[in-house]
Amino acid sequence: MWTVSTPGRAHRTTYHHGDLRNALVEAATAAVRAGGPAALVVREIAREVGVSPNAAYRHFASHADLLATVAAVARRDMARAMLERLAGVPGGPRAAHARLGAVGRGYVEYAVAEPGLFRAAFDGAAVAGPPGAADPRDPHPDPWWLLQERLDELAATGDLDPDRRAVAGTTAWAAVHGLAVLLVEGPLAGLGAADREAVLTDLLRTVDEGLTARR
Amino acid sequence: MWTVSTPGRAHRTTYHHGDLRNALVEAATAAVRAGGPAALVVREIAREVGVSPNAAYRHFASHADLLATVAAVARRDMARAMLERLAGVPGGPRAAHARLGAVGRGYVEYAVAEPGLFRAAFDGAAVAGPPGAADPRDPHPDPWWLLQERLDELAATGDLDPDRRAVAGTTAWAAVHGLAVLLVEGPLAGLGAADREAVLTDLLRTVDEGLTARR
DNA sequence: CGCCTCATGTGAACGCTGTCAACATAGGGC
DNA sequence: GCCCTATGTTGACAGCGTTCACATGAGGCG
Repeated sequence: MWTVSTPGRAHRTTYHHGDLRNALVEAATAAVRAGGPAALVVREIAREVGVSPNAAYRHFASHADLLATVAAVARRDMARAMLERLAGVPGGPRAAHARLGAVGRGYVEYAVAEPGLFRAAFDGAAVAGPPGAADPRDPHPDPWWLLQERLDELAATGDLDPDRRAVAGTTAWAAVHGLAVLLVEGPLAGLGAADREAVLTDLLRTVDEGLTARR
Repeated sequence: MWTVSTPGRAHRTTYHHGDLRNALVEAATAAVRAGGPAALVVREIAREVGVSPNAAYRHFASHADLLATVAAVARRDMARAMLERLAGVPGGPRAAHARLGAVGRGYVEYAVAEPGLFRAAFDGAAVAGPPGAADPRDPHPDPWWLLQERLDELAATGDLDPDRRAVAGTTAWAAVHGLAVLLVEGPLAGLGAADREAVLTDLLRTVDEGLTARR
């Protein structure tokens, strides 16, 4: 039924596609991965999938809707990458600090590795945030949630003041997110790998020591 | 010569405007202030100023060029707000920590007060960053530079390890910038003033303690 | 087996955008 | 007082998101 002639271009023999929604999301994700949120143009995606521009509107209410879907995909992908990092660190209370670092590192390194998707993931209001807070057993874990779990661990070991626990989640997230943003689309975009590593290490250390400091 | 009929709409009696560039920047800044970078549409700005769309192209190479100009204005405005905060804190080595906090607070609070301008200020590559580093005596001080000066002070008092000084600037900036971004366009956008204050206080404390911790 | 419904796709169109090329105007230096 | 040139205008083009009316055909029902 479906064959790809030109790479990225498709033509079809049937009137109905059969899996248009998925195909659109896939093509849109590829576009965003390559060029960021601004690179997502509905007509272009439809062209690539080999369908008329309006066909997309049978599956997505608008350009923003499609972009929001890509953002959700990106957040899942990011969480997956973070989970991989986390798997490399042992469990148990002794390694709680190391796990916090791993999650933070995963966050920033994903942003650097996939700048387009990262920018889409936290774009506009299409973001599921802390207000509602996700279900911990969500089959699609959220980057934010992965971070909060680490802080819960730290609070459980007594290294993080419980009174500070609530607000600490935001503090840690802000630090890591800020570095990611500056590295991806901000003035730090030109940094070399070595400098990036130095900065990331220092930031993770600062957050860890700052959050668990006793004076 | 120039009269404003409808607010924001202008008509003129002379063929030449006389101060078009400034008028365009002003109108564009107002648009961005109200609706963020996406709200800047060249034709609309020209309409508001009472001029044909293409007249703008005599003063700006492109839409991106005009937006970059607005971004520069926004960064200056932000630095101005930060300087005001800074003026409220005494000089001298004793208050170096307080001055760092004041600058960080000014950064975040400006972002919250002027979300549209803040988003434009750090949009894309139109940003003068640390690589080149601005002249300290720049008549238009940069938010980044104001932060770096505080860290220099802290290093001078001995509270900040000199070996750490270089990278600490980025760490501190990342933390503050990250919180600003999350509050302005991220998932923390819905936070109330009290929660915002609590989070900001904790973040500033974390950065200060984390950067100057001795273990 | 055949029909009919309705989800899914198409075509043409609207208004908007950024941008270009050719032309109009008039202010300031000789 | 005249012309040069910076500045502003008109008209056009391609591409965008989105809508409306129509086409197609896969799947449920008799």
